[in-house]
Amino acid sequence: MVLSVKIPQHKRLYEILRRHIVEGTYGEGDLLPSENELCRLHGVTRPTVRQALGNLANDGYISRHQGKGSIVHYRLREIGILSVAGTTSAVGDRNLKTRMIIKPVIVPWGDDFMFPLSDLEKESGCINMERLRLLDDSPIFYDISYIANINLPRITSRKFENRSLFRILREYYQIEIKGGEQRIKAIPASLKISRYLQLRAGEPVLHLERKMETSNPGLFLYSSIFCNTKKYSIFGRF
Amino acid sequence: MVLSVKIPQHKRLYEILRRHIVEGTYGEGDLLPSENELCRLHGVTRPTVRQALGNLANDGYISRHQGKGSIVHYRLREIGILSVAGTTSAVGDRNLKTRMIIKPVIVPWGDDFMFPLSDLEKESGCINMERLRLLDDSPIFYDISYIANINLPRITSRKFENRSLFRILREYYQIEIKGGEQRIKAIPASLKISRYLQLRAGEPVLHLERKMETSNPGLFLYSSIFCNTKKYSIFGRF
DNA sequence: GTTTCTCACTTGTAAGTACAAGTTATTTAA
DNA sequence: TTAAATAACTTGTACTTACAAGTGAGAAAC
Repeated sequence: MVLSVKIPQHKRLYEILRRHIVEGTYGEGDLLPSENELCRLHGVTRPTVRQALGNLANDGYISRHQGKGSIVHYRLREIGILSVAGTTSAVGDRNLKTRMIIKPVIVPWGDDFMFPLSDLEKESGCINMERLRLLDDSPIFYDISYIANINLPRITSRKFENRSLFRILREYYQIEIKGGEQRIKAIPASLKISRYLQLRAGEPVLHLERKMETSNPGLFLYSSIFCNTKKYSIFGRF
Repeated sequence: MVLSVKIPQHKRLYEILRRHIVEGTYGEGDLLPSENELCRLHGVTRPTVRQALGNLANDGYISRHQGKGSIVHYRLREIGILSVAGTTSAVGDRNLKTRMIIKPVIVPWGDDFMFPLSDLEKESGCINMERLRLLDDSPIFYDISYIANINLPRITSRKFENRSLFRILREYYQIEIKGGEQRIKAIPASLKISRYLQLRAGEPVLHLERKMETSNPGLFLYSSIFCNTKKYSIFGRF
């Protein structure tokens, strides 16, 4: 089955420019080609170019200055799981490994889940998995994910080790993850978390509770992430 | 001196709708008037309306759904200093007090400042101030701010107690704070911080290091914020 | 009564046009 | 030589038009 997925021009251009930036074709501080040049180069009109540039600016890859141009601002120093959807795409070329701790299983939702759930979600049950993510062989994230079991056949038997959850949802179920909301706290590491993140119990860890929208209305991806920020900071824009 | 500041239409509409949302004219889950209706209501065209709605969606006030409409999503539960510029505007109607700990003074920049500085900034010296912010009488933020002393006459003698730093910069110096970048960590509270935030030393606190752009190119506002997240979470979108 | 289809309405994408406003380098005049 | 004016860029704002694509309600067919 071939799905001729139609990608909008501004998204295509966004991805091209974004790739050029993260791969270093344009370096930090460089001026991007002007909007009119980009129009000519890619055969689109200015509103389309401006939409792509607006999104790049929103995501922190460039900053735009009236009368001057668009300045490239990307740097790979920090981990950027705040601004971009998906941990993998956000850490640059770094060596990110994922270790499955609890393979996807169907469980009931907890009594006091971190976000309010719809009736449909409650009825459908919950797919749960826990993963440890290592950056340059240091354990950084402990990620507990939840998603309602709505139209996701055979998901518990898919192989997650290498591919990301996002890619599996996209490739097998045509579900795109959009943005979402999150709460952030600093908490003392529990015994369990401290062991996985190689910390002493009680040491500070960052705790993110995230709710992500998907292209499937009513289906959300939830994630409780514990983060060791001793070595790396979380990077974000606002 | 009257400055007839010209506000773009899409910003004006953004503010009108934003105010309606936070003040409850439109409630959680309500549908906003359609884009074409907003065009008629405010006498602008669809691109202008769409720009306002796009920014509202970016800031998490609404979510847009093709074929359906724009759904209001605002809730005041959490503290949202991630998504919005300025603490004050982000905490809703809550009782936010600010206590000045160190009044603005001109000091040299530290040797290893948290962000790289331009030569102009280094030469100009640094205006430093420290403030404690209380939410419903609980100390939540300890905020250490830095800004280069570039064209800011008499700033150390302004009264900051009530007015926010942002408002002083805007009203006296015509400087608007834009967005910026930040790093987030979980760290153990130092003795000083733990006392101000009413914690025990070593308890986890959230540490934000922020660099904010201003409408004045080359002038940045830096902020090191320690945050007690025992009671409140930081809220953000991505 | 149930299902299917159509239509009206929503937002998304994309072209085109025009002028305003800020920046920079060049040209011109003192 | 210096300083001001200008011209040639840049992005920002705004209107216009057209069609695509998703949603939901009511009409039509079964």
